[in-house]
Order: sequence, then C-alpha cells, then structure tokens
Amino acid sequence: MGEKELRRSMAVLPMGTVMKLTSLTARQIRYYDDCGLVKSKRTESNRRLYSLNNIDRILEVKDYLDEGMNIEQVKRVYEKQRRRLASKNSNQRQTVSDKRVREYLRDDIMKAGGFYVDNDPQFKQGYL
DNA sequence: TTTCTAACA
DNA sequence: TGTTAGAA
Repeated sequence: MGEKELRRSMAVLPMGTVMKLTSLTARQIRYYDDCGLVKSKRTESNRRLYSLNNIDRILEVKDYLDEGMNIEQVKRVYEKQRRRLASKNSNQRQTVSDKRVREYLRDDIMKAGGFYVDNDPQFKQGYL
C-alpha cells in the first residue's frame, strides 16, 4: 500500500465534515454506516471518524440509491466486489480490468434500475 | 458545541 | 428519511 492510499484510508474526519463533503444528512450517513456499507472508525468517546475512501464510498452508495437500488441491492454490489477480490488473491490469477468489473456490476445495476427483463434474450447470456 | 442512540403528535 | 429528546 502506497503512502497515498494510506492517507486516503486514514479515518480522521468527524461527522460534521462528512456532512459538508457529501451534502448528506447525519441521519443518512449513520444509516449507511449502520448497514455496514461504510467502515468508519470510532474515537474513544464513541464518535465516528471517516477516511477519504469512506467519503467516496458514501457518495457511491448515494448514487446507487438515487438510481433506484435499495440497501440490500447495494450490499450485494459490494459483496460481489469482496468475493471477486477474495478469489483474486487466493489463486493469483490474471488481474481483472476495470472494464470487466463494470460489466459484472452492470448486471446488478440493470436489475436494480428495472431495466432488466428476465425473459429478454438480450440479457440471457454474458455477464455471470 | 458536536455527535450519539433510540424512538415516533 | 426527518426530527427530536436526553446523554456524553
């Protein structure tokens, strides 16, 4: 992990800052947090602390939700991310390109957005 | 003052 | 999701 990523992963931002940076309410931020969609840290006095990567994740979740996905569907998107990274590390196979990742995610996004039709042959094959 | 949890005239 | 009460 480079020094740059290390900084982006440092949880040092308090709730108020995250609210300003994301334009979301504390309620929404805590909700994503409680759902496990964001890994915030806590201070000794139980206050949440977020990193820049957390901010990106929060914004990402916001976008998915705006696109019509519900919390459960958003969770699945990241579960798949996790599984793919898990298998990637276990059996050192070829690196997965961003393009490929987006293809996998598109399937979930299509379904979530209601653009996916089970009996539509156009979606029968390909992604998974 | 800021943030937290829990709960709902 | 908003909002509020009461505590830290």
